[in-house]
Order: sequence, then structure tokens, then C-alpha cells
Amino acid sequence: MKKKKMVPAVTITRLPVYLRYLNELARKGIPVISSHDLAELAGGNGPQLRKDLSFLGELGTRGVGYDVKELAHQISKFMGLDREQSVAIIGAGKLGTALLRYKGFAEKGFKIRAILDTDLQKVGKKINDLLINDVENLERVIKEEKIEICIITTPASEAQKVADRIVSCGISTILNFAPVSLKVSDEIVVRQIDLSVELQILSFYKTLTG
Amino acid sequence: MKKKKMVPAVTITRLPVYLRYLNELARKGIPVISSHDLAELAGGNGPQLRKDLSFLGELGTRGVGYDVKELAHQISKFMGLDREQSVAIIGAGKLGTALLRYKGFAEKGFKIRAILDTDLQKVGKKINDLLINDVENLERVIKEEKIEICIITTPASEAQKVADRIVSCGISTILNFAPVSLKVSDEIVVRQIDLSVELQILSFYKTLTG
DNA sequence: TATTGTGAATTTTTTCACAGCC
DNA sequence: GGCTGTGAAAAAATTCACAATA
Repeated sequence: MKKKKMVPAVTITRLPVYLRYLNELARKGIPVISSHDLAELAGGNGPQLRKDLSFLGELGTRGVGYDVKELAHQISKFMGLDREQSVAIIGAGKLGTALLRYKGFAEKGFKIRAILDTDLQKVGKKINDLLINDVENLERVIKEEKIEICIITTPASEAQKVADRIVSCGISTILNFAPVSLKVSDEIVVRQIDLSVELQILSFYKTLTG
Repeated sequence: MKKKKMVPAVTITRLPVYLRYLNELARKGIPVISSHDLAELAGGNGPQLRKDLSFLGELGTRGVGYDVKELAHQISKFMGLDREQSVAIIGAGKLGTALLRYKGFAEKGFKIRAILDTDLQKVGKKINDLLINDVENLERVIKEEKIEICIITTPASEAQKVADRIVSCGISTILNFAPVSLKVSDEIVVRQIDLSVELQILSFYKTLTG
């Protein structure tokens, strides 16, 4: 958490969405887009998009709009997406294996280099040409495969232990699917996806609308 | 979006997390907890938790804390979680089937009553005692199974069409895993989970820390 | 004329601090 | 003495509105 930290966290969550649509526009051969039109695609509004982009510099042209390819490039670079990154999945259950097979990661440059599990029934088996490794070997695998991001898909009871181990290997970014609030020091960034929490939130709003 | 709408959206996202830990405490037989201790478990702070709960009423006892079971009950009731809810999954790919098998949903009272797909190779097959239905039958299935929440796990290209159809059946709450910003009228609530966006966000923070 | 970039205003969320109650 | 509930203060995010410029 240092120099770039003046960029609001919410902006960071929106930039990848802009990027997705910019890449789509580029594929369609559209050279330029206005903040209003891009925001409409991405589900936001013009002023907000312009404010978001203003944190990266003056990337547009007044009276014209944004160069689609150039803006995509700038966002990619800013977010460190202009190179491949190595990811490990800890937990080879249903969700872990579904994520391993998910096409969207590789397309964005995230290479799943390892999947690990405690279950010796699973260890040694192959999914998508990747051997399931024993969690025992976690530290070694992270080092050897130069893992930068870990995805935790273990049962809740195991998640904190796994988190402690990967953090002590120097990993600072975690995507956690286990339904526990991980306790980590505050230079570690955890993104939490809790599937049943999402349905519970929807449950609340359903009672308002229905 | 009517009466209860004065409760901040962020509060709604935190209540299910409090509820998770309250249920855990109840299982352990702990009768009472302070805002400070519960917030610590849930990854927040005392004042914020108290402010969150204050929107539901005066649920604690000054000088004492919160009755664990009673607070769990109040939150459940407030969020409409005190009864079963029927869910459909549209898209029987890797992710859709992983979600179908996910234990966490049933535990929280969300029953997956239907899973649908366009692929006729899949239609008619069974997963977890549930027949994969043809998306053709979407409207009928939603009605017959009294579906209240839909989970979209189709490819991006299909998601908007599916969303339009389920909304026209009266569904007002959607959990969308397809990487598209769904365009729906504003009484419809969409929760978006975009897996590669999450990794892209982490990518940014990694460049700050590492 | 069209559209960006940005200070200022507004709204939302978080934090603070303390009165009120057990 | 300990802990909640909450109004007030502070911080963060969003929206507005308009000068700047192609």
C-alpha cells in the first residue's frame, strides 16, 4: 500500500469492467468512444467514468472521446495486466476444479500453474493436464511456480491455516471462496467471494420488491 | 424498492456475515456477545456493527451485549431468511454444476429447484437427482417451481437474453456470473460476480505491495 | 459543436464520542 | 464498570456543472 494508493478502491473495481468493453470494441474495429457510451456499456455514467480515468492521467481527447486501443492499453498497464501472472488454487473440490477449467482466466493472462488438495485420493490425479499436488508441498510449489495470486477453495475450517501459510511465503493477494473472514495483516489484500452471502443479499431485496 | 429502503446497501451486505458467525457461536453454546467481539470475528469494528444493527431496531442490552440466538433470529427475519427459497440455475456448464452441488446454499435455505441449458446433449441428464431442463422451458419451470432467485451461469453472449426472459416472468433478483453488465430496469436487483475481474483487481494491488 | 477533465456540491459511509442503561 | 444506541463529525464516493479544447 504505497504510491498509487490515492486511487479510490471503487475505481479499481470498475477499471476491469471498462477494459472488458474496450477490448470488445477493439475487436469490433471501433476506434474511438465517448465516456458516455462506454459508461453505458459498462453500467455506469459518463462523469463517473471520466473521474475514474482521471486518476490514471489525461487519457482522452476533448471534443472527441477516448481512443479505444490506447485506453485499453493504459488501463492494462496501470493494473499490471500487460503480462502473464501465475495463480494457484488451493482446494480441488467442485469449485476449485470448475475454476481450473474456467476459460476466462487464461484469456486475461492468469495462468493456473498449480492446484493442491489435502485429500490423498485426489492427489496425483490430473485435471486439464495439471497434476493435483499435495497441500503438504504448498510452500515449494509457490516458490517453484512463481505463484503471485492464490485462490482458496478449501472448506471453511482449513482456509485460515492455508492463508497463514501462503502469506508466510510472501503471497500478498488472495481470492477467498471459503466462507470465513480471513485474518491477515493489512498489507495483504483479500477479495472475498461468498456465494451464499450473495443469495442472502438478494433475499433481502426480494422482500422489498416482490 | 420501498419502505425498508432506508437501510444502507453496505449494511445489507454485512448482515449475512454477522449471521454466519452468530450461528457459529450459537452452535458452540455461547449465549451473549459484544459488538466488539462479533465485529472482530466478522472482520469489522464495533461501532460499525452497532450502527448496522441499529437499522433493525434496538436489539442489544446495554452493559451486556447481544443475545446470540435472538440476534441471529432477528437478522434472519429481517432478510427474509426464515423460510426456504427456490432458486434456478441457468447454464449447466462447469460453474453451474459446481454451484448445483454446493452445500452452502441448502444449509442457508436456498433450494436449487431447476437447472437449465440450451445444449441438447446435456438436457435430460441428471445431476444430483435434478434433471437438466431445456432453456426452452424457462418460463414454465420458473412458474411451476415457484422460483424466486435465478443464477445465470451461461456464456456472456446468452446472458442478456436469459435475463430479459426471467425478468418478464416476474423474477426480480438475479445472481449473474456471466461477464456482462446486464441491462435491466431499476427495480431488478442484480448481484454480479465476475471471476476474472476479481483477479484483475488483485493484480493491481499486487503491483503496490510486491 | 462535442466531449473531456476537474473543482465544488452533494450524498453516502465510516468513525467518533458520549449519554443512557444494565 | 461495561456495553449499547445514536447524533455529530469526518472521510469517501458520487454527481454536478462548466471551463478548456479538439
